[in-house]
Amino acid sequence: MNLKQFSELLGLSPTTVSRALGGYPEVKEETRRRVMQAAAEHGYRPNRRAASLATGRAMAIGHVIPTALNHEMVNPIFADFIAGAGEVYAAAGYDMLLSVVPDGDEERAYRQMADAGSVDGLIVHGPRDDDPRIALLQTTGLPFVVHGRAPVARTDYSFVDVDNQRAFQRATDLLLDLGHRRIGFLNGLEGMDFARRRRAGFFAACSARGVTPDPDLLSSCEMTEHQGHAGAAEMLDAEMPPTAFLVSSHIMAIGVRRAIQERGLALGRDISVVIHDDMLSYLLNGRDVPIFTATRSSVRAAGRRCAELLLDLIRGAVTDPVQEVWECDLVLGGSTGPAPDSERPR
Amino acid sequence: MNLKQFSELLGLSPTTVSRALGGYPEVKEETRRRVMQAAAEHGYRPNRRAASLATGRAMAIGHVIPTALNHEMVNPIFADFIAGAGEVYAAAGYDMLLSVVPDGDEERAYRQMADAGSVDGLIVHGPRDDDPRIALLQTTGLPFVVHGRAPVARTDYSFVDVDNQRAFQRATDLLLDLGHRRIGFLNGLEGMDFARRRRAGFFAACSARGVTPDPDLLSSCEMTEHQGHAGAAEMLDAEMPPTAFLVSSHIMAIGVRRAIQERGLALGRDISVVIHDDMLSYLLNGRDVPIFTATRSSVRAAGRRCAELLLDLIRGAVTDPVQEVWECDLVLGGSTGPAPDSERPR
DNA sequence: GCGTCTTGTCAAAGCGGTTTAAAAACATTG
DNA sequence: CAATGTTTTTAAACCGCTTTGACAAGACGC
Repeated sequence: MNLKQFSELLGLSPTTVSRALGGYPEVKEETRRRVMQAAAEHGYRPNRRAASLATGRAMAIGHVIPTALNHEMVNPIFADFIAGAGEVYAAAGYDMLLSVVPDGDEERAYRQMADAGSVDGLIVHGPRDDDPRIALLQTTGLPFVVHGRAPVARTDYSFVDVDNQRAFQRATDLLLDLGHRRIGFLNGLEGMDFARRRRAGFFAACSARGVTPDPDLLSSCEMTEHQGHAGAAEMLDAEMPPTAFLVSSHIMAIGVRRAIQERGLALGRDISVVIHDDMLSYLLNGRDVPIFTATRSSVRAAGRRCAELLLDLIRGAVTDPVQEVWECDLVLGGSTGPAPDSERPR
Repeated sequence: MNLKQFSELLGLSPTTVSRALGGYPEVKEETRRRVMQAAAEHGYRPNRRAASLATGRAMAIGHVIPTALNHEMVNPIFADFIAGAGEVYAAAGYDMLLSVVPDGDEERAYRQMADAGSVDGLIVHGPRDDDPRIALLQTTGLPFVVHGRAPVARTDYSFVDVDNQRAFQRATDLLLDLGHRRIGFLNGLEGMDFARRRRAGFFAACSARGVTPDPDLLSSCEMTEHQGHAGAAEMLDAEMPPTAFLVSSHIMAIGVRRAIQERGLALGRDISVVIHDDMLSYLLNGRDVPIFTATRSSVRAAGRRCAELLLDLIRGAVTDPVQEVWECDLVLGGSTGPAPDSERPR
């Protein structure tokens, strides 16, 4: 059923019907009610493509989801991020257009969405060192919001990020306070901006205490359970094993715990672990007392906020770039304790 | 840049340019080359909305992702399913339209996509008992494919599902063979079709051996780590604890393992566990030897297949409904062993 | 009763493509 | 060289909606 047929059915002109449904004031209340009711009854809904062609607004937001190069991994945080963003889009009548592309091939996907005019705005996920996407999008003029940020401080784009450096600095401080000196750091992939910042936080905390991190205790890899296990196992089996781990993701930490327990060690007593917790819906870090001591920030909330910001940008409600850096909570759980077999400072 | 401007630039009519780009035979090879090259140079790409208005094809597929009612959980398998489907769409030039809606509110989302003509086809996720969506979609005439299936056997729609009943029957058989008689079953939410079938498989295996399942050892809940832990903990702390668990998801099993280890029990010796493994990319169940004994089927492959099937349906390459039931692998891992303290049969 | 203002409705012109039907250009044949 | 056939290009209609500007109908003041 199209507008013409529907309006004939009502004995009104297409114009009036369109306006009635669009909520314009030029139409009598009674007419509007009549139209609304008939639309509900007959299941009439303006054709989305035609409407957006006429208005010039696509009423859709693009997300480009990279799948990691080698292992075809999909970052599990996307599900929650997208759920958060999706709530906001739905409330505002926007659609979400998803494009799943091999890692590194995102540029083409962005350009395509931009050139074909299929979206009104874009979200950039997982910015990397020297990421070309931000510059690219700036040339298109399409509004966008970055989840995370580029390494170089620039003020000409909007982003929502957590303060990764500070979070990991505090986490490291906590472990140092507990007397740990050999800390294994299982970070995300080299080249990801968040991984760089977390690493910087770790090093800053160490050097503030005069502790030199052992390069053998640093590892960067994809944040899977498998990699967490492999990384922790290798470090634990080394000659000088760590007494604590700093782990960049909850999923990874599950592998770390597995490695610890395989070796008959006790989490939180023999080995301490601090994780970063994105608060994924299916992986609640304990309901009352957290299982893992963690730096914590909801990725779902970040999704919501990115979406809000982007819609503001599109509506022109905001013109200057907005840059938000969220502080993480540092929550204490059962996975941390004083370093064993070590003279504690003092 | 629109078609008119672009064709003027080339000194050709819009028709010729459109045809050259569309790959129609009515245009000289040389002309086509010239057009193609100019398009690449100037970044011209036909406006998606206009093209699909003219052709009547939306060139997009709709997915409706429910977030579970209470906990706002997003099923983690979606990320992988969508990655699989996304590959196929991308290769065929289709977009993916995602709609995240509260559980139970999906009907409206489907109807909206159908009425507004924003998609050419739909994927139905997570069918439930007495799910109204299938009937609804049949009235719209829009092609769709169900991931999973409805409880009632009908031949008038397409689906891709794993043989949940058989998989869980075999898994139960294995545990029974190992001498386990008290098996705790942590299943997905009551009302989900897959949970019903898995339950049926469990009961079938039990009754074939004359074993009566203890109702206290049956639990249905959302498949989170937390629920897996809570469910297992409760059963393990009961007067008559189980010697084995059958667990409907890997994530859940991680909570189960935590509960087992908290109690000083050894996985695979004191307590056996069989899981269903969707082969999520970030949760590989062991690289060589599986950690968990599991019924296994790739949800990503299912995503790919559903997408292929749907595109075939849309293209008219297939007219009759296609119904695929995939057999699961039953892979042996380190989480199962003979039942302790029990006279084994024979 | 007539001109002026609102108010509610309508006809028609886009939006940016695709596609049908017709024209122009070129090649082939008697 | 005219007649015919074939290839290439084009003009124009259409897809379904929004929206501008015009128009009729009723309300109001004088």
